[in-house]
Amino acid sequence: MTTSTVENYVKQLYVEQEANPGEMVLMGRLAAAMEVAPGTATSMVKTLADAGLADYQPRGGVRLTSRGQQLALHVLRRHRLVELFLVKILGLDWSQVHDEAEALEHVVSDIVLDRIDELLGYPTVDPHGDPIPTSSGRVHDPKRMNLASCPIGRPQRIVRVLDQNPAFLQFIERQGLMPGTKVTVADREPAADAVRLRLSPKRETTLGLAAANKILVEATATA
Amino acid sequence: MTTSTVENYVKQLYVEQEANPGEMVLMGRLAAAMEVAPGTATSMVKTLADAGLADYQPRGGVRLTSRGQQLALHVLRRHRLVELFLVKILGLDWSQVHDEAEALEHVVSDIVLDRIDELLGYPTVDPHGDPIPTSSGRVHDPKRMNLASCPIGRPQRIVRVLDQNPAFLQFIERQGLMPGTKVTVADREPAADAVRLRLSPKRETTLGLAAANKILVEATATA
DNA sequence: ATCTTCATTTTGATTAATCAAAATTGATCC
DNA sequence: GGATCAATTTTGATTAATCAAAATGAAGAT
Repeated sequence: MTTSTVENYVKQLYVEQEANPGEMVLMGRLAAAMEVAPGTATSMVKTLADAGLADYQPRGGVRLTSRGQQLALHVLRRHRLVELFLVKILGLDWSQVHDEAEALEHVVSDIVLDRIDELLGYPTVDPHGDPIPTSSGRVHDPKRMNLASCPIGRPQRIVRVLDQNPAFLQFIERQGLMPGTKVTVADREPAADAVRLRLSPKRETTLGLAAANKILVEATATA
Repeated sequence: MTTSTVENYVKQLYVEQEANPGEMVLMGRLAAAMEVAPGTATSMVKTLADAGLADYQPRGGVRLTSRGQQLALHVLRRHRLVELFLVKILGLDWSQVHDEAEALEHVVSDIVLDRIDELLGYPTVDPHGDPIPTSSGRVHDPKRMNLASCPIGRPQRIVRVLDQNPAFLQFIERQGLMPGTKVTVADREPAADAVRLRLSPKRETTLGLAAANKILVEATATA
């Protein structure tokens, strides 16, 4: 039996590994991310290792095994399908579904998940633009530019927002920068921590660099 | 914080009290119902008592306090709304939703539950005909006859099935005896453990007494 | 080569839920 | 008034997850 706690650690490890590909995840990082004492992380990681979900090198860090990775992807699939379901079918706000899904992801059965998947038309991304792994554990996750790095003056479409914080998401929504929106970077002033965006001929807005970094875009046909 | 386990004990106590109104629930009964060792029931009941959810008389039994009753009703509300949701919106079979709901009932938030309630049009009964308590913890649960006790030869409508066992529910479904169906008891032969039912002028079927007892009905206008 | 520092690991406790098995209590039965 | 029996409670352990605080170790600093 894999507990909710194990699922959460595995999921977090996956996220940390994505952020720093190839590197081992250090206990300090993991403990901070999970908001537990360092010793707790150490002992849970040993549990994961015993369960064949992770490789652990004392004082060297952890890395998911491929079984661990598969489990992480299944949890992420549940999480993201549930999020989309909460927005599309139940009409919840995209800024609040992350926390709801955090609880539901450990409890929805495969049958329920399949029904949700079907009802939503086999979607590939959740409301934040995060990719939904397939049931066999594959993810399509293309490299993307963000509003702090994409070319200036070329039309882009926002495809993903890399932050689940409700306050941040609400801010993004107020700025009209949700996934799907078309924007063009008018200019950047790194010294002033500012990125000026044009949403339409009449509408523009400014973002800090940290925020701009979290908003991923895709170049669109210059229409 | 009230744990899933506490919610389950409280819910079970509520069910036991419904079955035997006025009486205290004995530890043996509770332990059997929860499928735990007797000592476990004793110690959990003390926990409930400390939390103000139950009154406990050593060697005398337990009874829910009104706070315990309120909690039980909230859990039942979650359970039954979720069941109906799984059938109506996700298209699951009524015979399998009980077990799914058993897990989900501890995890759906008030916001999600309100959305489900609204989406379903504020229903009053779940797929088995069990009444759904209101969010303020009221239940409308009229006394009912069953197929083993209702008058013979008078048309009835099936309104509730008192058993969550998937195999039993599938059997009921195969017999065409789901809630909403109209039936007339043709006759009963207690000695043969048989209740003969007429579903339509051409369709009839036979049921054992134990099964007949679990199917609640309401007299319909003789149409 | 030793010292210092800081991350990590260990150790010892704690909480919730559980079990097995021993102790207790009430009630019933000569 | 015991003796007996069944239900209940107690006791002592166990597992998962956690923390605080003490011990350890590896790396750089002198």
